[in-house]
Amino acid sequence: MKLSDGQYKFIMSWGSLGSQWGMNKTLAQIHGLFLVTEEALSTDEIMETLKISRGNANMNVRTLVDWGMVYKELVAGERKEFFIGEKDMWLILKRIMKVRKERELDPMLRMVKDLKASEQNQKTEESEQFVERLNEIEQFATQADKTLSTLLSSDESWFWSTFMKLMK
Amino acid sequence: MKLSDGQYKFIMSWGSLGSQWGMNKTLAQIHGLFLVTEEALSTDEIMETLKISRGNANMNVRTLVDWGMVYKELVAGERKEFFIGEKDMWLILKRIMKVRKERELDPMLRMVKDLKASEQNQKTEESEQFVERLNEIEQFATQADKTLSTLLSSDESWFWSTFMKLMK
DNA sequence: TCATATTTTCAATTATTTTTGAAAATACAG
DNA sequence: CTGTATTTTCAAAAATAATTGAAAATATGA
Repeated sequence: MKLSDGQYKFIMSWGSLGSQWGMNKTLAQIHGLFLVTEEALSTDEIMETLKISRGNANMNVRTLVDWGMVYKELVAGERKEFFIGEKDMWLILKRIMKVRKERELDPMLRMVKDLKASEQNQKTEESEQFVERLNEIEQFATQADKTLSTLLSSDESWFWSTFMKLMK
Repeated sequence: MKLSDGQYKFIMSWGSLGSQWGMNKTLAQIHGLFLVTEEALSTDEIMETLKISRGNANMNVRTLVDWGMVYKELVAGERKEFFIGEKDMWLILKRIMKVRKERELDPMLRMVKDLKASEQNQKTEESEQFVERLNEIEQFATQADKTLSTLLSSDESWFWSTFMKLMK
């Protein structure tokens, strides 16, 4: 895969931004590469283009496939696997938000619920105050969860226009 | 600061969740501590309660103050500084989103704009296709930026109720 | 089936981030 | 101003996370 200077710069920047978003650098670089590449790429091309090891390329491409941001693509007459990147930014955003919700919000909600359950019994004043705080957090997280779920199943134009109305 | 088992468990969980959200563990633990504590705390109390060093406590409390999730509080007759945690979850969410927008979205938008500017000159076919991709990304990020800005300046009950109504 | 191409795994290495703790800087009371 | 309490800084150490590369596993064509 031959890249122009601009493309190369884009991928490197996407990579360092990625670190700010809880992805590792290579994951974000590979994603950047797929964003600016029209054709399907093999693991070897990824390794070569980004100068990374086979293990690294394999693991991170697999993660991107798991997240639904890159797809496996069959290339006739080729034994190797090829991959092609999702280009629709709305879909990419939704996939990222899904992953984040699963690892940031869902476990938090589970934790608060569990803790509340085991705290409910105790009837000391301190405990009641604590349960009160847990309730507020739970209620809030539940509301956020619902909102995110809606967002994750919504389509782009609907979402933006809803927000436009909200803004007025 | 004496904590109940439940509170302690909450703080430890909040800490390990925090790692999943791009905060360091201590930052999230301190925040958890402030969430479940009504009274103002000094750096010494934080150090002692969480068993962390002075430097660590100081740096992370300062970060929380910068983010607007914890406030400095003056205690009469005390020379040390005391801090008290913001309890309003909506405000906390907005503050977190502001930080994230600043480090995740804003630099991305800046990068894409810069790159587009330096790419505009070249008129090869490849370059045009690349600029086309940059345009899509820019347009999307700009929309996301506007939406987030609206959210960051909106009021809680209004936000949830309007959003829920719209989603029916 | 066998030989080989391809992918996956994972222990060891390397890089990055966080934490410590003591020294330096600052703030304050007398 | 002086001495002490308090906060801040930051180099070194510790902890955590990412990456490599080669061996193992798997898939494929003949």
